[in-house]
Amino acid sequence: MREATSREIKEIARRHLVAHGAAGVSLRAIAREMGMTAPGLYRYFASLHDLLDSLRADLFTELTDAVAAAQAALPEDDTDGRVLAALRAVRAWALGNRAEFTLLFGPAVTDTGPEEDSPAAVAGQRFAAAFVSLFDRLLAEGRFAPPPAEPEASAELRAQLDAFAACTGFTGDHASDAATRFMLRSWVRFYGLVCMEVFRHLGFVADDLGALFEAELRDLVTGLGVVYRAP
Amino acid sequence: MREATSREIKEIARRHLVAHGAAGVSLRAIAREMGMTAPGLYRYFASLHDLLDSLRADLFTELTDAVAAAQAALPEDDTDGRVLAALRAVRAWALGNRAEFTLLFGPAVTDTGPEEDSPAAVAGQRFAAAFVSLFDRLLAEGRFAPPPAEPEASAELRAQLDAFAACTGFTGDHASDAATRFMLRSWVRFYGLVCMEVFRHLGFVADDLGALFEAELRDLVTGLGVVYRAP
DNA sequence: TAAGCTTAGTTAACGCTGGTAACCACCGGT
DNA sequence: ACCGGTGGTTACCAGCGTTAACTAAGCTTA
Repeated sequence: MREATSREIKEIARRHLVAHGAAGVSLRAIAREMGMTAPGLYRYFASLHDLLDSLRADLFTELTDAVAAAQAALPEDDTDGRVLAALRAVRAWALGNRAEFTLLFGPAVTDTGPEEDSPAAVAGQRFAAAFVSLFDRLLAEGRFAPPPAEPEASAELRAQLDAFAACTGFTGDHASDAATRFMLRSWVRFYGLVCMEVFRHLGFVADDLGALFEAELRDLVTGLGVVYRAP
Repeated sequence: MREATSREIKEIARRHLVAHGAAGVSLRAIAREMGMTAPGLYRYFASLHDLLDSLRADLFTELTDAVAAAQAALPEDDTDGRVLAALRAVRAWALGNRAEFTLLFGPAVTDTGPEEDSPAAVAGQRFAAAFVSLFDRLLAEGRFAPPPAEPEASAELRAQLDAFAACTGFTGDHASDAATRFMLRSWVRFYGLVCMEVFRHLGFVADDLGALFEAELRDLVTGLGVVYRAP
């Protein structure tokens, strides 16, 4: 009952998101489409910001599920295939859901930084955990040796890496400063690759940058000890 | 006279941009601050979108100037230093002007894609040209050999690379498909690095990710035949 | 069965937004 | 003395998030 209405609201909100961007999601328009008035929506969400945050949480789990589904088709022990499938699943979801990806990974709309305990934040951490576990698996299999930290690595950097590891749950037996650092580097690189394509900053090139993506992916996973395989 | 008013409008708009984000720039608030009424601003800009586009153009040239200024302090023949200084200048400007960087390099606010002939677009191309010329210089000096294209490189990819080269003005004697591809890959990687930091998706780590940036920068420029040098 | 509380929704209102139309006052040129 | 353009104004439209006050059900409990 109540849950169904809540879902319908988010469903309509998502349609407006893809149609007009994040700024085009309005309570009044949603209410109008539902045959309601805007204040009625406040029975379900404390504010527009809360609605969007809840929507973000849903989208994070949808993306996480897509990543899991892509891996489910492969045998359990096919680590190479799972890594490639997971990364490709992220790109595919991002391209198929540009507005949603922007909401999740675009610039933080609030200047207060991301809230620690919001539903979207915890869903985002579960998404991150999926890739952390894959990275941990590569480490466990001894696929590669993370480049040792330079001697001039400051204590400040070390503290930052510890915070990152703690936040993403990268605290297994194979965790180390060097490993954390390499995981972060790999993720940053992949993030930029997808962002560039989704944000259309390469729009003058073409709509489908699949070939470039695959070339970068090959380079990226090779550094992680994964043998590349064409899609 | 008229030019001065136009500049004042954009100046105030920029203040509102950094204070409340791109969505917080409103004609009425600007007019109020100027002791005017909102419709008066339409004598200077056809719409809010036009104002933001003009502001984008200004910011692109400001960033381009910052990159040039960083290089100006170095001797003319110090290619390594110039490359490092230029890339560091982009990061420094981005961190010092987060909201402005987001406006330039964040997700495209319009769903119609970037307009071809808007003032911001041409200013953006001049910004790109600064790095294209640096890349061309590295090629001219034979600093590195761009990795040869895989045999399975499709004709589609080739066409995309040609479009990219034409759009960025990368048409010198040293231009080739392999070179264009490597330039694009390098830029995408750098873009992701800066975006991740500016968009605060690593906010849980720390505010200053300088050490991580330098580590990535070292890896990146080394691949371009530039000998790394600490800042 | 009647009283009372909770829930889901309403209307009315405040103050804000971008944008348009009509109008006005000034200032330079003929 | 008149005329046109420039730089503004007021009045208005439609839309926005949010709050306050209220109403109509439905369920609980004495």
